[in-house]
Amino acid sequence: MVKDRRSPRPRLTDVAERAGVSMKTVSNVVGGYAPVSDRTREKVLAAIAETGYRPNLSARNLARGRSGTILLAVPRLELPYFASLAGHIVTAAATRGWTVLLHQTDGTAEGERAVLEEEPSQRLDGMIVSTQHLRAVEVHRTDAVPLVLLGDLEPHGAIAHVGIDNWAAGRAAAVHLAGVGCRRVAMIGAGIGTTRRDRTAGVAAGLREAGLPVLPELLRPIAANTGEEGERVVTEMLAELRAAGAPPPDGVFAVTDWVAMGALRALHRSGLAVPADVAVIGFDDIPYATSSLPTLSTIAADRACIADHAVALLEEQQGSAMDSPARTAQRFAPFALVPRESTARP
Amino acid sequence: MVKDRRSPRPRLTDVAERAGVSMKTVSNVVGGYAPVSDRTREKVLAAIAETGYRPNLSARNLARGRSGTILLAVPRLELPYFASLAGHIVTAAATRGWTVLLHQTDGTAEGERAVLEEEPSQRLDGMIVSTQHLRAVEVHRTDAVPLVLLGDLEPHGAIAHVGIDNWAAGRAAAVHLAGVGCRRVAMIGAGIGTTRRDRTAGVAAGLREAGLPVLPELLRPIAANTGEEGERVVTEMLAELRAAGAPPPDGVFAVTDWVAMGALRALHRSGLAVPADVAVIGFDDIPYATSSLPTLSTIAADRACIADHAVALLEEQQGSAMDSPARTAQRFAPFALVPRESTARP
DNA sequence: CTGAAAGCGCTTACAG
DNA sequence: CTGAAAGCGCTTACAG
Repeated sequence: MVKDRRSPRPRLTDVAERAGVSMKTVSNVVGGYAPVSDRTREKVLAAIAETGYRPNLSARNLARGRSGTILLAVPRLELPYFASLAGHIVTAAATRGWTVLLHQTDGTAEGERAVLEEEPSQRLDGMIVSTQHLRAVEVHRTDAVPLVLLGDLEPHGAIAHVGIDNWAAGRAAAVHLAGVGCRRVAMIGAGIGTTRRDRTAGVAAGLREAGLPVLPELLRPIAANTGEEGERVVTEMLAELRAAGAPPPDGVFAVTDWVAMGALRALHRSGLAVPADVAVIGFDDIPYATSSLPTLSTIAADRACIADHAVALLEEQQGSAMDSPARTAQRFAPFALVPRESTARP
Repeated sequence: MVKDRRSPRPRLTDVAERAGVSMKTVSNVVGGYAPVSDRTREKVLAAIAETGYRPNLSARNLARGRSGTILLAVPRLELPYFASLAGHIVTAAATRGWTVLLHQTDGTAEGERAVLEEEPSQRLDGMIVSTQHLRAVEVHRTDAVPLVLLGDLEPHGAIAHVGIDNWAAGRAAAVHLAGVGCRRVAMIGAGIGTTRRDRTAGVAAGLREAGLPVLPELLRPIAANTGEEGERVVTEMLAELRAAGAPPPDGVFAVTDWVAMGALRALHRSGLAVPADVAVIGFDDIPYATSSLPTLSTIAADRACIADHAVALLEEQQGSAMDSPARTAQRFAPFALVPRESTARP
């Protein structure tokens, strides 16, 4: 199809003229705003095809009084879990005519606070914010912009929130470790002990359920969920246990696959074999979980489902009163435990 | 600051009224379109601060005849290299008032072709497309939408392109491997042997320069740049060499860190120690390169620089004729070789 | 350096 | 189910 570069883009008027109907009717067909007779619809669709018309979203948004963009804040896009989530959110948002403005909080409490409290540089139809540090009770709504929180939050009912049931996922991981024979399970990760219903709390519950102890010396909070930190803390833990004459753990739960990769390094350097001596399970199912040595057992959240829920909740909040149920809804997405080499025992 | 939720958002008119000037003047201050006297500017800025005014981008874009959005196509957002690049591009685009529409090609030739040839669903001020399969000569411009290609392209001068000098980077990797004593270097990766100035061609040149042979049996193209493929192909190569009574390589160049991680697995399973028996170097410097066993030496591209160049080229192409130099400019960003454990020898 | 006014391309009461 | 017209909030010649 050859196009004349100098001819201006076709507008709604051009389509209307060609189809012999009013702009309003074309608008109704394109936007699905009101029912149109089949005959008219066909004429309009033909005219759209002939002219190659595509709507001008700026004009549409201006007329409808919305910005057409939502903001998505994640710790770092470089982390595959969040990148993947972002991809799904972009897709879900596009379905509703939204463009996603990406924002990175750098995974710090200040970064999270900033995006929630500072004035955005442009108008937004809504915000999806993935928090790691900020507790939901600390989030104060500064205005009426629709907001959905993602992540590991305590259910408190004041702000819309979507995530997986981290507690249940942690519990499943613990049951899996117990099932492959672990008796001394260590937990490594940021946020350990801070919330009541998070993944590490679930692990503890799962261990108790399996009749295993939750040993304080094996609970290791870390400063950041990175591989380096995971390696450092596990190395430290092994040294302390050795010094105390205590045996090493025979199972490790890491809050994140990246942390688990660091744990793998630390265990290897201490001469412990995975999974023979120590079984290791991570969380997130990043692409690299299948390329580590050994491959990593992990918990995989249904990220597409999380994305759909989040964007849907934003849509339900559009124009709704501050006390609408969509403002405070809590939605859960499913997860799956993916067993791989790091917990494979005969 | 308490805000009345029911009061409508302040507009340019409101600011103008408050400052006692015309809309045009406020517009000039906000957009920097024309010089304004210091005294007037101050009055306007004060009024903006008092009203909490923020521009409506839909209205601005409509008036200026642009869409305010550019499209960025990457193979998969889950790959940290591209996620990081996307983050930088979002930042660079925001500086120029652009919102980035994210698109994933899935890393396939069809996906790349589709985004370049199909009609976008909305109007775009430009496109940045990261290609892996499509050769630049195959890219046919279907319309006047500004376009910048990213990736490993042959310089041909017909379409704007930004990337690092992959050939030089490959050469640097080869020189590094030679420097740590490698004599039999294998190359693993998709696209091997397809282009003349790409990273693997650079590796070959670097090896020759160091007086080392480029051994055909050590050149291994793979179907996709993934860890699984890297592991499969290296395993296969080692088996073939063994069967032929040939020694294994003592150095491996992988086109991607992820492929290198797969190579690490294959080497380990074949009983070869890294770096003692085989030195391994990857490409991209993904965050996990510091968490693999051993940590991965790699080539790090200056992604912020790539992003800046790409967005700047798009801006230069705005409204310019099809024969403007920005339509065909080639720009290079710097890179660095990052030595880690996988090539560390005493 | 500043003003008054037209226009960007849509949507949406309102009237039929 | 369809039309004619106002309006969304900006920018930009044009005139001063």
